[in-house]
Amino acid sequence: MNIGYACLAVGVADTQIKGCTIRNATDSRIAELAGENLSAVERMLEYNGLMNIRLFRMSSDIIPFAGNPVNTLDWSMLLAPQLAALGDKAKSLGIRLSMHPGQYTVLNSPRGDVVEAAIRDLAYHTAFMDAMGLGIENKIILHVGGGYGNHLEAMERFALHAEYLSPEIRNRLVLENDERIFNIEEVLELSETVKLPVVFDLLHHQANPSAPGGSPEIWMGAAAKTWKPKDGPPKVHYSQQDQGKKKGAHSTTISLDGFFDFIEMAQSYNPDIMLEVKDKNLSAVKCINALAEDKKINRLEQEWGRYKYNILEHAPEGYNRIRLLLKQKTAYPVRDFYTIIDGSLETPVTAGNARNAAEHVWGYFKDQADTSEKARFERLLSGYGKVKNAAPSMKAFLMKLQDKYQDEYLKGTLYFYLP
DNA sequence: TGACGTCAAGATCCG
DNA sequence: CGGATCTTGACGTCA
Repeated sequence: MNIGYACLAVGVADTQIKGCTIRNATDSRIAELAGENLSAVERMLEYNGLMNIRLFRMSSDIIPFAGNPVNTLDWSMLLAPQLAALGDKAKSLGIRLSMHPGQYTVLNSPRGDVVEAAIRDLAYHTAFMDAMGLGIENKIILHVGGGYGNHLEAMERFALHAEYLSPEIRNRLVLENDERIFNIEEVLELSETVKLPVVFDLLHHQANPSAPGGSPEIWMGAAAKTWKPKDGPPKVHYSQQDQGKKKGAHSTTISLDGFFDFIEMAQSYNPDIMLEVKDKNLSAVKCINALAEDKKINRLEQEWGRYKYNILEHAPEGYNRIRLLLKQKTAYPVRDFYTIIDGSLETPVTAGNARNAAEHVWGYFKDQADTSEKARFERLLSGYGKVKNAAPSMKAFLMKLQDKYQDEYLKGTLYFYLP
């Protein structure tokens, strides 16, 4: 049961996927960006390997405007060595990869131009994974598309258009229930016709349920059965509702209470679990630690090193509670640990706490900083409670100092990355 | 015609 | 000039 996250790694240096607008999308600019993006993905894979994250969804934007006619670059040829090396890295680290074209790739459209664009887009995703040399258990997840006022016809059109896809594309393709149009029951029905596996997305199911009679367990089991041995272990998407936002909006982080309930339900199918959550890799690490078989406090101590200055900034009392919690070296209080972390991060930052945390972090640099840096720090410090963006400005400044001085104890801290 | 989702790019403003 | 803040982009469907 691998647990993974999608597209971007929070708090991992130099992993941003860069793009450009269509009017700047010359082949040379695209080649430049694609090369940088492949390096960014490489760093994400290395991070995943270090953190024991064995499931990862790659961004669709690694090759800018791939599948769009403005991109005439022969990227798979040009970048072949880099792509192959990236695939080898994923394999050697045991990371299962996937890709997920967005809501604008619509294979079942009645419009010919839209279908052609969708096929080009799927061909890009397939060519990308093929160039990496990935086996077909590394999947491309796709929604069914539009409803057009008649779901049955829309599903038939999907099946018809799926016939036009190359075997290479079909081998990787997986269907997913969506939060507005096609529910899990319909997707499973379509899966029988088109012979494609199905990802069950629990939050989508809750937002867009099928007719009464099935439970999430039953649908998850039915979806799991659509996966053949060549497809690898079944995959599910798990996310939690952001309580403050509209239905279907992903939460900031995964709460372990809900996650444990989900695991109880899912474990008999032994699926790979893709988390869809705003804090991305951070929740993946949390969930992996929650299920870890070697329950060593060291896992939590490492996490503490990453979060401590954020906690100090949000809730100094949480800081003290965790220090007490981690004193018991033989225990593994993973649930309490993350409950305090999550609760503290939800606590609004006060000017005084932000100032205090900034002074702690400054402590790592104050002996090396030059006079202008010292002056800058003092000026930013005096802004707390007066200037509107005092806290983010200070963080940006301290992050630059970290770039320059590379303090060992601050390496990997989330202080610079979380608000 | 705007909302939807997504988040960096690009544009503009400010000191 | 650098930094902060606002707006746009790119896609297709649906209300």
